[in-house]
Amino acid sequence: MPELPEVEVTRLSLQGRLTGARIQALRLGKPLRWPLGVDPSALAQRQVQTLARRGKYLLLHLDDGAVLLLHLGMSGSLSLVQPDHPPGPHDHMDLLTDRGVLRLHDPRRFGAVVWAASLQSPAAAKLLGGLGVEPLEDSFAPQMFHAALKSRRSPIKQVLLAGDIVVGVGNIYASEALFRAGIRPTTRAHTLSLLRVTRLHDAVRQVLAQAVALGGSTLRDFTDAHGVGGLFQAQAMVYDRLGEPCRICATPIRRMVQGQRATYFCVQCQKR
DNA sequence: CCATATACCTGGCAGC
DNA sequence: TGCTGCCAGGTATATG
Repeated sequence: MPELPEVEVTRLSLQGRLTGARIQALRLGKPLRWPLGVDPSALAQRQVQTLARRGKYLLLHLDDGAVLLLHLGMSGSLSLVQPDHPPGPHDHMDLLTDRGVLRLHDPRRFGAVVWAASLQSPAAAKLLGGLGVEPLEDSFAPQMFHAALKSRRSPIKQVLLAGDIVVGVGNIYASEALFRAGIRPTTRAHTLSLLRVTRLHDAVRQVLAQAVALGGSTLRDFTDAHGVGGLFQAQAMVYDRLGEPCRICATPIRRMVQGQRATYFCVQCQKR
């Protein structure tokens, strides 16, 4: 489900309620991707100072300098629920606070809830250390993007997904950005000219910003913390549109597999 | 260092 | 209806 836009929409929907909230308890259900890394009682009485995002991670900064890192994996979503609302079989974390309960719903359990003593601690560095730059910040620039792509011989789609140059672009928005830039997903990253990389840079920023503005993509069940779904999927040019006419040239959209993931593209609009 | 495959886990859906 | 196989928004890890 969640790429950068969905995580950011979730963050925005939570920050008013969670900022300043006092944690009462943390309750975990079935195992997620990694263990919490600390006794849950260590979180009791801590206050949430800020709610930040790094790539697809949500970061709850606590008043003792510790950080609670949340990742939604493929099927995770967060919601605010009443304290008397019992968890279902796929609800694997409840963060009880004086401002309500933050609940993680994650059927596939690829998500994670990890405690780190600080952002510089080994636990945090292990998860965040290898991440690329934030696509919507100024640190993401055409020149550096082009330079970074020079050392990569893989197809550009897979380099975007890898997240070690620029974060936040997942399977939906990779196809969408490449369409908008007019670049064939199979093109080897290092062969792209500065001009074409600049177009891709702009396309990545625009598609992610548009998706955030539309509340993300709701393909099956994504909603923000208040249960509101996203609208981006209705604007998708290629993703999940196999056989449907290209919105620009009417050529049927094609699907292929790259690195075990589906890629959608238009052979006419993305010639190379 | 880089590139690719694999593993994790569950539910929904198409096809028989 | 029930079974089987395939597909799904991510990413650390192993292997070459």
